Amino acid sequence: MSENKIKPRTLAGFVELLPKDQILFNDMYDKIRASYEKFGFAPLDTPILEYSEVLLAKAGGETEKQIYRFNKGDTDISMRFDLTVPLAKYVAMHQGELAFPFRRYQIGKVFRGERTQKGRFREFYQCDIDVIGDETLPLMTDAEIPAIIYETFTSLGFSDFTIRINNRKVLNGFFESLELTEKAADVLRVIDKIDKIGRDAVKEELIKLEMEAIVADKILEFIEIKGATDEVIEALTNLNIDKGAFVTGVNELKEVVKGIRGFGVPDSNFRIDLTIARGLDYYTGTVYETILNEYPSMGSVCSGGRYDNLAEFYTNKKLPGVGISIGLSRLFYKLQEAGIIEASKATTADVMILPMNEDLTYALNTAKVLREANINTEVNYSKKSVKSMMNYANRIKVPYVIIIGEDEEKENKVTIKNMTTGEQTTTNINDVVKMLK
RNA sequence: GUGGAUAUAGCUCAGUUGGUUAGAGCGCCAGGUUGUGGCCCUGGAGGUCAUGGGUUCGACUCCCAUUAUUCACCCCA
Repeated sequence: MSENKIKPRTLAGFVELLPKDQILFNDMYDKIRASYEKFGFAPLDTPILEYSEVLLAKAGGETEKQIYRFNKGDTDISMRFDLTVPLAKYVAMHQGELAFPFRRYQIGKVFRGERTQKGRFREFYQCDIDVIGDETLPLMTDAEIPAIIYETFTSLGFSDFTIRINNRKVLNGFFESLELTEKAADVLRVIDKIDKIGRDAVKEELIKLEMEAIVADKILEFIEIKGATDEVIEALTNLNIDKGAFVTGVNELKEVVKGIRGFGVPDSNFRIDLTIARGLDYYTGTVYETILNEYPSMGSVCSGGRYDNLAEFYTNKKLPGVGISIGLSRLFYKLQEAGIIEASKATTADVMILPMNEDLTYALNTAKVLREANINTEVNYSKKSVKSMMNYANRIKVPYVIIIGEDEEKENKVTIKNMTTGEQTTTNINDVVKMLK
């Protein structure tokens, strides 16, 4: 090691992957994107950097502390910490040019300068979809979202997952009936943690919010209403809470459930769960969390909800919306950690051609034919020994190699070898194309 | 922001009450095999033991500081 070299290193909480893992990651990315497009969402890409005053319009507390912010010349700049705020700005800016409801998806990196942790990064991918209405947005949109989640996680290869649904109005109406409206935000945050810290700890924390133990018990009793979807709705109805928000919320829940079924999501993949609160304060109606049933400790892998007014800090126009976000970086990390997904190859090539002759014409032509048939092809023109070229092919786990030497060229054939089974055969290029298709 | 833990080869880690030349496995390179990778065998390269200071005849080992990393809490994806 030379003394003057700078040690190469990467900032904590910032991720870079080896090719084999990046391929795996991109595969998930592609599936999520394809699922979003299947429902007709339009792509959006917004800048990573924004004016601080724009990004921080409604921020405060945690967000403000965690944001990456700096000055370049006289410009006060911040890095986006989610994709929702940039969406709000975008919609407010382009409202005259957009057709509503505006359905967009956005997959991109966001940045938060907080302490790193297992599966928690400072730079990470979020995969968002949102539907934004002009003044109003049909409740059916709330029902479509679970259908998209269902499609997405199914295409990622999962079947045993549950989309948990709740409604903020139900919770708020209930809190109203207990005269807890002022503490609603804190109470929500506490009950949201029940999966993690358990019932007793939740009760303890509720009491810390200065309420009677009996009130805490009522809250616990309420959020623990369990059962089949229709039973929960019935139980809620039977509570006869006459607060307007509560009644509206229950009716919304009923409608949304009907819609979800209409979209073809099986009852086994969604359920009403009154413990789902979501810490974020901007949700006003339906809220969602999705968990993989075999890996509950992973927590929610996809969360979101309905909000009344997306861009209230930028425009007077009322823009209600509903959306979700998949934390792709975290999901990828946790799936890998749990051994659910595993990298297999470090190349996108389906085939590597190993030419042995000095003249590469025949090999290059072969590659051209393969590529025209949409077969990803790499030509190894290193002029090294077959052994060394094979070694390289093996390292990056190319599924097939094609060996071209004098014999093959003379007979206008190629030798193709399956690198997994070791089988090889000499045949003409058309057969190879058929074989690899 | 709060509270723990750790730092030795590219990676994962050993390293005895402090003792002279710091090891292993994996990976890498070369050869055994000049038209064939994976398995096996042989050999090789690769370490200012995070940095600075202190204690000591002597420090990878003990002490202090710094830096970095990491885990949990807060909050969140």
